[in-house]
Amino acid sequence: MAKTASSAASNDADGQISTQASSVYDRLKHDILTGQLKPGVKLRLKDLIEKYDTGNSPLREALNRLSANGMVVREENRGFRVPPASAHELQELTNTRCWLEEIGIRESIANGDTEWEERIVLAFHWLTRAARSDEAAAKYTVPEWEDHHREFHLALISACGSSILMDFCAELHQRSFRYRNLAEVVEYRGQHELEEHRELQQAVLDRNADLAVDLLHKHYKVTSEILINSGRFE
Amino acid sequence: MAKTASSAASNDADGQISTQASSVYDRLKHDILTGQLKPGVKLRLKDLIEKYDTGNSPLREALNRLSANGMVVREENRGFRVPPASAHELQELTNTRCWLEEIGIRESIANGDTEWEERIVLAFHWLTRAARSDEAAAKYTVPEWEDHHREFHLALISACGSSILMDFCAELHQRSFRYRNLAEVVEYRGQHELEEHRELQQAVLDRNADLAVDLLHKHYKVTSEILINSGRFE
DNA sequence: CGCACAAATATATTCGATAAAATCTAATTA
DNA sequence: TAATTAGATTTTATCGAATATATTTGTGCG
Repeated sequence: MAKTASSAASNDADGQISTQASSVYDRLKHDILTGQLKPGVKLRLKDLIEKYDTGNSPLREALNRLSANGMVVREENRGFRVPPASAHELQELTNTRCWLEEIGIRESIANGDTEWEERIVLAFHWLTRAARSDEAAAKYTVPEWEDHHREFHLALISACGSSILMDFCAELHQRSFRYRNLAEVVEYRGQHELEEHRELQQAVLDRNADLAVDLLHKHYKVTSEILINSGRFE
Repeated sequence: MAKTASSAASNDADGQISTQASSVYDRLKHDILTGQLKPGVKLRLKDLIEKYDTGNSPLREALNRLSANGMVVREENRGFRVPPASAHELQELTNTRCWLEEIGIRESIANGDTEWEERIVLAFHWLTRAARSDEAAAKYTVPEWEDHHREFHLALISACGSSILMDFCAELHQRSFRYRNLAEVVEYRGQHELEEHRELQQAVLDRNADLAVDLLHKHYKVTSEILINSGRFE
């Protein structure tokens, strides 16, 4: 039954027929990053098999992929758990993000062509759209906001010449995203935050590297402060 | 038979009883990074099961872990293959390494304590040992050389305050290591290379950040040049 | 001959059951 | 009482077989 249901060949983004392992991977990842699965929680295979309506093998393959990227913790012969969260890790995450994206922005400003500029303009447009679709707290209700947010920040560094660096930044973004969700602070600075992004966009398009980097660092550190002050993780 | 053989509970570094999946993971990783499994090669499950004397499930778990870190390529419903290699990727790898380790070194020089200095001194000592154990081409015959080499470079940045950054650097080191092996150039600059490391160590211990970064960049870019000139990857 | 299409084959993925390991429970002893 | 240990139970890791998907081969037709 479960089998036939799943064999309704759900297609992935590229139109390819996706495997069950990938489907479970996506859903598990979502639930962890979104904070529905709390830090430290034991991921019992039996429970997950039921929850995600899948089999042993695809589930384990998904968990193994996630563990290689630090999105779940694996202990030999003891299964898997949701990674712990700590203020200290959030600090590290924030610092590392600042370092890496600073490089990405400086390199992009030095090398970026007009296509790069267009990518930024477009990404910002979509970000505006998502924010405007509802009032202040839109980003917490509109799940696309997060996608557009990520895309915007990636667009800024997309002319740095290293897809490896971009992958790292994307990973850091995801892990930071989890902390934002865990803190559960509804930071009511919706319009203000949009303004921050607008300034950042402007500085980058003006090729003012020092200003752009300064704005970016502030953007990240302020957010990080707010989250840590929520006191929700040690 | 195979079962009982493997159930001779091979212990891992921490003395923990390691799983079969982890054992296969290690061996596959080794064979890929070491260049025994050539770029682009299809990894047929049946063959690997025989080659590594294991079962379907542990093998697939190992492959899934490796795919999440870019050490194998996974295609939905088409299995796995060894990632392609290109001069372009090596360039990216080298640039990204320079960027990230520059941060690591500058931060470490700014914040490092005496324990950090001791780690560097020790790591360099071991590197010297490994190099000296045999003449020029030692590092190609003594497999530990590579471990010491990696440990030395990680020691330099080990006071940067971000284990995340260190993990990224370690990953980049591994992927570069693969290119060194694929090029199959026996760069006969054994003693010379040791000298480069000595200078680097000195600059770092002297807390001369600019010099250290300059030496590091040269160290990586020279190596990269040699590899690309081997013309062994497009 | 070249192409479309349908078996036939090979390969990858998933399932259900078993083996191995960890964890819990309760009885035993110092 | 605290620490140990043997047995029972739960949970994880692995196996062997079945299913789904891709690839190849072969056949007929224009």
